[in-house]
Amino acid sequence: MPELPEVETTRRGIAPHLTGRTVRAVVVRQRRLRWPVPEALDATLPGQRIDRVDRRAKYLLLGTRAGHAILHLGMSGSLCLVTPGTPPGPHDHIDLFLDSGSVLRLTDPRRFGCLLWTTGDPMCHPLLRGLGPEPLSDAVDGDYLYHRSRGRRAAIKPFIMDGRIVVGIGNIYASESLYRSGIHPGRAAGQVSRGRYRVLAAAIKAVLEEAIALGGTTLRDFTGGDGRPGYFRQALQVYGRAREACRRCDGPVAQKVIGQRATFYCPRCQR
DNA sequence: CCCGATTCCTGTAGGC
DNA sequence: TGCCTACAGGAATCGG
Repeated sequence: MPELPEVETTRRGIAPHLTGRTVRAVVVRQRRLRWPVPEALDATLPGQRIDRVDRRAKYLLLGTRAGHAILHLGMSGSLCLVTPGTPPGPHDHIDLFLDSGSVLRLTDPRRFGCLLWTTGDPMCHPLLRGLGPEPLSDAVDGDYLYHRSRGRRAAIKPFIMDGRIVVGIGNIYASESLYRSGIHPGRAAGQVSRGRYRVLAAAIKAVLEEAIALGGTTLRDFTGGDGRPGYFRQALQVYGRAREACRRCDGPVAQKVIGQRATFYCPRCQR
């Protein structure tokens, strides 16, 4: 599932192939994604040059003079570059034909992703407005998380997965960063000390940076746009390791639903 | 405001 | 072996 490291890996994979290229044609085979693909997209994008490829949270932004394409990979989406004439599979929903002769193809079996079009400041778009700070920015530190968590009785895991608090942390990296911090994922967010939030903030940054460096986590078929899988899976300490041995204390890794999501942790190492 | 439940979708895992 | 069902999950939205 694409979280911040996978989206950033995708961005780095496709940006060199898109930046400065002009879109020649857009083919939409399936308009029904998380939200309908607007017809303004295929009406406006052809003829536009992609000036930049940016990431905000888990969104990719393709910037042109006329506006921005806003792309989200949902949980099963991926992008790849193919040659024209490559027959589309059943889940290959959208093709962007580029003047380079290459085709950017969006694949998304579960269709939780989206591709939207917006004019004006993309950060003011309803989906982007109100998002919390980037976890790798200086805005996110122990003090910030501590202050935002005061008075909250919900568990710390859904707290750090809340995009209004901090963006980009999904189910995998939430479990991993809490494990590294020694914090029990079910602990009430408002009852965690400032010192422990400092440890957690550092752990979040470290986990995300390591995952980006390894090209993300490939659980099933994620590839970074260049067809290569991510190699962070082998670095996972608890995610997907229920009943296996904790690498620190050798006790069994636990799995429990917290915040409506499967959560992995070590009951002995995380308090 | 805060928080939990619900919703979209389909491949896959697990049970029988 | 094969069929069928339950489950997984990002994040918006709704209900309490």
